Amino acid sequence: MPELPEVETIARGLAKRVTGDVIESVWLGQKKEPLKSPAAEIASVLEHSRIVEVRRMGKHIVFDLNDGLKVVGAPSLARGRKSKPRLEEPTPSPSRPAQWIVHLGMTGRLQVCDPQTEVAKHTHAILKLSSGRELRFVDPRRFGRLSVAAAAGFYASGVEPLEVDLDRFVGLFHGRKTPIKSALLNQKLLRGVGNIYADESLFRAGIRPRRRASSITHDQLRKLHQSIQEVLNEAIALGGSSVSDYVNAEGEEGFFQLQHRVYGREGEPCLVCKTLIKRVVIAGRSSHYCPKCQK
DNA sequence: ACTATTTCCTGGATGC
DNA sequence: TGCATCCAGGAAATAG
Repeated sequence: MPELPEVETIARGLAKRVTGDVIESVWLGQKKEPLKSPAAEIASVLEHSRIVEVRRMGKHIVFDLNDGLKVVGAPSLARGRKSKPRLEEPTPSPSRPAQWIVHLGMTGRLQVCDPQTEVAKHTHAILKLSSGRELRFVDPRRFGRLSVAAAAGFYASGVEPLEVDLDRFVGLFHGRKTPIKSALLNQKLLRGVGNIYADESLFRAGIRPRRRASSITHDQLRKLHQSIQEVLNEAIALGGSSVSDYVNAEGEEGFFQLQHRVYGREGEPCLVCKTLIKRVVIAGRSSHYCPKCQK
């Protein structure tokens, strides 16, 4: 299941492979679920556009596009900035700014391949690139979503967990009676944290998932703020967690699942105190925690 | 304005 | 072996 670290890994991989490429033509499948915008609109925005940047916003992958017919030296420009951490720099006035936004849902994959490669079952979109390759969107469970945004740009609610400062982080939970686990999964508050990283962060912060968000002390929230950033950064460094079928843009697995301390470890001993890890369901999501280490 | 619950999907696991 | 049933989960929709 791609959450922030997996999506970040995928976006970085895609950026390396398709930045500067022009989308020559687009094929969209008949299934309507994966399409958030009308098919004709998606196709018309994508066709003849140049991919000038690929980046992550929350769990979304954003392809920044401009007019592919104009030669703007986009590839070298984009490549030059790649090594530096991405700051909020204004894009250099693209001639026809637009964006392609992809949410992978549970089982969505973006593959870059030769046209000869056999089209996988559940392929919903194929973009022909000027480099001769294809960018394909495959999603068996169809929880993923494709959409486009025009000049105004794609807007995602919520704050980036890796950028939010402590004060604003603490403010997110003020007065909320919902369990802290649910609050962490709420993308309108914090964008990008999913089930695995919520459980792992709560374990490191020593907070039980059912605790009401408003009842958590400032000191514990400070710990949680730090735990979330730690967990996400460690996971990104290891290329994400490969549970079920996640692979990055190069088809490689991540390794953070080997570092999971509670997620998927129901009935196994806590790595700190040997107490057996419990699993409960909160808001329909399985939640794993150590009854002794987390209060 | 919040919060809780249901719904959408298919493949893999489980049970008989 | 085959068939039915259950479960996983992000986020939108619906209900309270």
